[in-house]
Amino acid sequence: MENWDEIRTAFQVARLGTVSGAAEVLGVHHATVIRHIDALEKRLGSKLFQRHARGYTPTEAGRDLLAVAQTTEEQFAHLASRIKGQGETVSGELVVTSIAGIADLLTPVMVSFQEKWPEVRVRFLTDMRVFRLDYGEAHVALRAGSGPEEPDNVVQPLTRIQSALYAARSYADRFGCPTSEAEFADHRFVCSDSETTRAPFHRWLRATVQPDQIVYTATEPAALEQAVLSGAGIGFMSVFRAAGNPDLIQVLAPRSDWESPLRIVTHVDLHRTRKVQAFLAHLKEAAKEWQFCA
Amino acid sequence: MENWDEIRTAFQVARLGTVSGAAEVLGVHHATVIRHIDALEKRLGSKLFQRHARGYTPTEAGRDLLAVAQTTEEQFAHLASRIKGQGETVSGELVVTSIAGIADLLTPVMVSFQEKWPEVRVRFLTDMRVFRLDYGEAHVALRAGSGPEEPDNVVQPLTRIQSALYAARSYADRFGCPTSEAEFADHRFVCSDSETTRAPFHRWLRATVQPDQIVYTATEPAALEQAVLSGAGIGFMSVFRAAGNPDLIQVLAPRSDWESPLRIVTHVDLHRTRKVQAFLAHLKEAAKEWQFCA
DNA sequence: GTCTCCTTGTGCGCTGATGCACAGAAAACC
DNA sequence: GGTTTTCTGTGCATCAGCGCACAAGGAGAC
Repeated sequence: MENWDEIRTAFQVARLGTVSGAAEVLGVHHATVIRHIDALEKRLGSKLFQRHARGYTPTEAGRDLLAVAQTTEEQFAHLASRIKGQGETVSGELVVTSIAGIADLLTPVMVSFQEKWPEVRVRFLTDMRVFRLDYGEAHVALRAGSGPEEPDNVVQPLTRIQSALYAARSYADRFGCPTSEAEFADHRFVCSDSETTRAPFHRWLRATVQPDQIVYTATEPAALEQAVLSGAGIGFMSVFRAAGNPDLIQVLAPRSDWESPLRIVTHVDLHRTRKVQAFLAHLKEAAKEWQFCA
Repeated sequence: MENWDEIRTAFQVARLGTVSGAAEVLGVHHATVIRHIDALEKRLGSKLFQRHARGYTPTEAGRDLLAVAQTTEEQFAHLASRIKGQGETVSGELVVTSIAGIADLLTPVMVSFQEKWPEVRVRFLTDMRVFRLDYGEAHVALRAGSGPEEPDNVVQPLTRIQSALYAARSYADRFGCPTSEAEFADHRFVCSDSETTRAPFHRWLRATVQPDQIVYTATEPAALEQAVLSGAGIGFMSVFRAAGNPDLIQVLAPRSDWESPLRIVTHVDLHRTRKVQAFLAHLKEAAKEWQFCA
């Protein structure tokens, strides 16, 4: 049963009873309709219509086709209206991906977005690997730092994550707490494991203190935070995560050259849909309220 | 949502994930697949796929299309197998039409046919008007006499209906009963109303007796029979209907030139189907058992 | 790192489907 | 009964869609 267009032609003939009428509805010449019917009947090896001077009367097989194609046409019409409408409505899945570190910043935003648009099902993906927007894995990605620019992606700056140098209260009790860079000499530090980390504050730290002062490294940002909180050493944390934690002492205040840009990345095809636009607007609005971000 | 073939193409792309795979399954060039997708997306005004180096990943709209077209393909496959098979099976409707006069001859045949093939639903149509086989109104028609031969109809002689001249016992009681043509002079007769009747026995009667001897005419054969049975006059009846009726006296025995041929007429397209062939065989077999038919 | 394979994408020549015109026939209408 | 209308059906010219060839690019193997 290949060639669905011939089924559609036969459907109109069965529905209207004449080749001419079907041709008019289909917007083709009646000769084309006759050829479609002939081809379809030949392939099926069975007559679909009784031909006579007043038109084509469907046989039992033709009536069967009529019933099947009738529902097919309705299904396709519904499908078309759904697809045409879905770019305009805020509904269906919204897949957002980001680094795990800003999950607690984003989650309230997405929850309130879902409450605002109850038709939307939010999927929030935080994974080690970078989700690829051009594979359709996510609608919106939130990425820190300045990653590679892919041609089909539209990138917008959202905010800048402020970071500062913190020490746990347990660390200060044991080793004291420096009040400026000048007092760093005898202190121990926590830093990203990678020598070539993109984070500007980690590069600053490696350039500022002696290598043997870095007593604890990890690849995972969450592990670094845990190390600082556990008193392993002085280390960087984003201000919004450290704020409100009574166990942390801010050793150095945030500096603009430690800030890391947070960018919104969307695929160009999805960017123009109302759903994505609505989320972006909602996200930007929420970001204005964020404390400790520049 | 015109052009169902493009939907079918998009369906295969969504199912397989690549243009190349879909092209192979569809038996077309991959350029054709790309063109179909492009045209469909342009018409819908919405992307169905995310294009990337590894193939096409369906968007939400594409997944919607996949689900709809999946069931469509299954429906069409079932339809095709039904249509292809129905010419080979003895099932569905069997529409038989005949003159009302032989209904009691045919009904047992059709009942036993339905019992033999329980899948068949028999529709037996007896109506004043002649059903047109080329309009698909019936599968099999049983017609008496030699009607016009239509080109697309295949005609087979089934049997010959014997007719004889009968008088009701009530008539014989009042007017006596002739034993030969020579005694017809003072008798009254019942005949078809039409001067140009095709029935050979009615033509013979009009040629044999005086016009004023024909005291009762009717157009409907059943009405003529009722007239004879009521004693209005002597008239023709088919032997199989008169036989076994104790109120009827056979005035003249059946003659071969009064016989009326009973023909099976089928449309050429339907004639070759197994269902019609099965019924024809069944009918011919039953006709062998018919008494009072030549 | 390089190499190879697989994929999409596009311009060009061509074939097959389409539209056109006309014929023929049957039904409907006057 | 004659006329008109409407429908099917077919040969022919045209054109759109198709296949082909080639290019480009990315993913994965080695």
